[in-house]
Amino acid sequence: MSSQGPKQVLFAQFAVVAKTLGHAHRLELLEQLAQGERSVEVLAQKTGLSIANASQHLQQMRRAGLVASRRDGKFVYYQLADDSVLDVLAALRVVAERSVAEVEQVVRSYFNERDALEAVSREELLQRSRVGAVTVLDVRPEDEFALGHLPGAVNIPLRVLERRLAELDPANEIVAYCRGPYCVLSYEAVAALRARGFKVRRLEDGLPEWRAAGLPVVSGSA
Amino acid sequence: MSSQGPKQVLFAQFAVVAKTLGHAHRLELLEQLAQGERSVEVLAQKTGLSIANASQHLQQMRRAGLVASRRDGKFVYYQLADDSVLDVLAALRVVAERSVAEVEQVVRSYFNERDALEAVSREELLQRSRVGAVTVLDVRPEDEFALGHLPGAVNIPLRVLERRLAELDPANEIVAYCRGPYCVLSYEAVAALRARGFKVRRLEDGLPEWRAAGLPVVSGSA
DNA sequence: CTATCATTCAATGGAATAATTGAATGAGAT
DNA sequence: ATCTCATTCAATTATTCCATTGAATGATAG
Repeated sequence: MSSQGPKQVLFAQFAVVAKTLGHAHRLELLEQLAQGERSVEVLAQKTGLSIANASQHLQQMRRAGLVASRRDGKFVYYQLADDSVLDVLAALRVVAERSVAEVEQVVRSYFNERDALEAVSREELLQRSRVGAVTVLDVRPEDEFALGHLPGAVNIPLRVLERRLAELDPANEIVAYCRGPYCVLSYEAVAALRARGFKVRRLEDGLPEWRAAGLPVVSGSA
Repeated sequence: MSSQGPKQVLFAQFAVVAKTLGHAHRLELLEQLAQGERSVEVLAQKTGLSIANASQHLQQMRRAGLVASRRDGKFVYYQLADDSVLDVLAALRVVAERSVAEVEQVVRSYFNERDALEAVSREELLQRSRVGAVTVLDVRPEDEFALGHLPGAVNIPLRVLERRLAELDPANEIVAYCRGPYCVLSYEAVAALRARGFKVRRLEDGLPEWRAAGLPVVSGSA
């Protein structure tokens, strides 16, 4: 067991990290953590896991070095250990997209392919927002918005979007975003708003990628 | 099981890919495949696995879309499905390096830290080889060399290096490379050649990364 | 057509992992 | 100090995964 070469030891370590990524619940937890720091309770609630189960998955990821935890009062807050975790998730996504036919099917059937293609790049959004002719719309829940959002973004969670259409200027083009490339919220927001006659597109990816690109993020509620 | 949202389905697919990466033997097989196409028998022999075991791991990776197979006569040849597989492996390495302390320890204790730091970049090697003042030394076994190597490279496998020192020009600087960032061969070659008074450095990474960077690769034995 | 060889399949036992339950810890609040 | 609450630990069961064995394909060679 222990008389292996250095290569075996390294591969074993890499395997631990990969294996830890190899569970849907943990990937979902990581997607949540990509939004920002979260307590165990919130994570469990957002992912639909039991507290104990979420706790154990989180600890396993901590052991693998994917996340870090911090205690504040009676809450324990978890966060991604490093930006490189986002990178490996992105790389994983690419492999799965290119190689697993089923993924593409799912994406095409659940999401509108055109919307994906017409997504606004971060660079384009930056340019346009300098001119001021764009409404940046964050359709995530309030708590995620409060933890961090794009500068100047308006927060109208998808659930209440229909009721708060009056807050949006129909003359301005809208760019909607949410958690990441596979977050359903912004897709549905685009569909809903287009049905009402708004001119609206999706931002490519979501907040975590924006932050990882080194672009400014504002925290606190508006 | 089936009444899940699209997100769960996607995460489940990603998890399959990650889980497939989560085993040391499969990572070792992938490192071999990164060198080029290989038959099951050769892969089993190079990794020290039984034929049946190697076959099953390979099939699992094929199901996950990580590798592709092709039959030629009585042999079945496997290869990486896509360059993106190399990307995800690289990302995995970064995460493991940054987060798992043990990895760094292993790297530092088995390899010479200075050699890692003094590695020659691909760009630098290209520049220097245009001037012609560099001997490019491939220390992998003959069969791997035959499958693909750097243009103008000399192949002296590490095992026979001591016996074939005469083939190297002591006046020229030598740049040694092998399979990848954690391949021991080039580290040992550097150590051995320095002890003999040669001026020698390692190439960063190895052949797969060279190929992935879009740089030219020659196949066939010299 | 039979023999041979590389690979795959099928089945086994053994090990690791996942989710649930209920109890234990550790920090604030009363 | 005692109580409350968020989190973790410990123990259990069900499930999945791993490596080995020997038999079954599928292709070439004689």
